[in-house]
Amino acid sequence: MKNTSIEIVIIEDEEDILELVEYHLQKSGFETMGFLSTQNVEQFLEEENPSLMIIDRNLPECEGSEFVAELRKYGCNIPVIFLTAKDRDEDIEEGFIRGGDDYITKPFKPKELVLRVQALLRRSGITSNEKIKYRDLILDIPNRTLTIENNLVELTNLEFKLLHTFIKNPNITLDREFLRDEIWGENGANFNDKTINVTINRLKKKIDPTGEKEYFIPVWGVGYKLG
Amino acid sequence: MKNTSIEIVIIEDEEDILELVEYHLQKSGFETMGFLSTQNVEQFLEEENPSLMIIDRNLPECEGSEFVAELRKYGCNIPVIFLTAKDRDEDIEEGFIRGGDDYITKPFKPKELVLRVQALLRRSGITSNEKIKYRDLILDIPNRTLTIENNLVELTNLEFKLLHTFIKNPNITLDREFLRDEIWGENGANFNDKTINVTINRLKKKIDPTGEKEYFIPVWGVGYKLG
DNA sequence: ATAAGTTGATAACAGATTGATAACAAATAT
DNA sequence: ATATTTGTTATCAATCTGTTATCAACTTAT
Repeated sequence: MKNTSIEIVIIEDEEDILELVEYHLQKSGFETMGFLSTQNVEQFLEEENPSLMIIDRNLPECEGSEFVAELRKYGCNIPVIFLTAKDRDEDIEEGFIRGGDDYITKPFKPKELVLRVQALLRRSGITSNEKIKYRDLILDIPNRTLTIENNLVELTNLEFKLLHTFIKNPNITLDREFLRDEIWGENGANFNDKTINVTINRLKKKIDPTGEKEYFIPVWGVGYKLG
Repeated sequence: MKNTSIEIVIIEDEEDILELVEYHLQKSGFETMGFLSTQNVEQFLEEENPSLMIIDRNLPECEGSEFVAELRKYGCNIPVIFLTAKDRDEDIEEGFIRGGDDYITKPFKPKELVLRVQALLRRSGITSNEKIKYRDLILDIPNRTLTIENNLVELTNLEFKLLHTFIKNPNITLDREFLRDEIWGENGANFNDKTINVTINRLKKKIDPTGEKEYFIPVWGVGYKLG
């Protein structure tokens, strides 16, 4: 399953509204992640690096704009849209001062919400979050990191390139010649084919030390494929 | 708070409103340039490169959103806020679709307008009146100063540019080529890649002498990223 | 079924590459 | 003229990556 789409976090304690927002965003091609409170959101932000946040202000335990201010204090720069019933002038001002990018008051028009999301993403220079997922692997291309079940796994440059190539081509057997050209390029003239085995092996050990997940399936006499 | 050098174009055919908008923006430190129609605006954009545009839709001879769509077609990427009485759902949608970044309906609250202008400028990377934070670093762009835990840290011009570039691109590994282009520019033709190491190192030592905070994480064979 | 041959897995090693750091020199600004 | 900034070079240290050797697994021919 390939995914290069844009992910949006929504924090809203009223379930129907949360569902409504998620429905419209998904319909427009966004991936969404809903939360009923700010709990666990910070962890999620770190792990997933979503592209945008929509947040209510009247949340249980935590006031939405204070939460955003806190995030900003720690350098989190995610685009934020407040979606809230708090519509007094002072409320709106506070929302922007605390780091919001846009402020929509309830009741809201779903179509306008989507357009404002798109406008904000455009202006933030976000076209796609460039994350590729495969089974429980999450490859963050610009960040050059691999996350497996919320654990960061360190990869070398070569290993990253190799894994990227495989995840870009799932369910396809990549033969040794292809891998040599793709990963090692031209200078692989006098190139020991065992090098591929060794490199795959090192990668295997890093992302699946126990060997139980069988990510790389050897295809005899040909190459490997991702399983 | 000074916003010298940030210039905002306002296109509005009702003179009182134009004056009102200009008054509030100037009070917040912006330079303004008002137009009663779209006439001569294009020429002004080319010559002055203003940072933001506020535009009415019901203008004599020309519909504001069509004007913006036209600008966009020719590659003009200036942040645009519509300020208009056209408040039907379809009007608002049209405003965003034609390239607007924000949409404010009349009657409007001047304070909110200013805040929306500031938010949009911030998000557009026009930060000269802003501070950028990352972890415990506070970068004051107009003053070109760095504060760490309330201590002023002296940076050279080059170091400031480098740190700014990294903070503008969090969660992204910046490769050596990008850094060379971005920081050193074109004249880096015969350019020793070790220069990057050395410069990063000097910066590291200034902002984290003990090396315990690990701001700059080397990515082997690629570049660095902010940690 | 089995043995021979081929291919892949794994570990250890060594060379190569890359980054860190310090010292120096050139350039620039004050 | 002096101080500061910036680029270069040299040395050292860390890490990567290709090679080799050995063992294990698979294929095929008999």
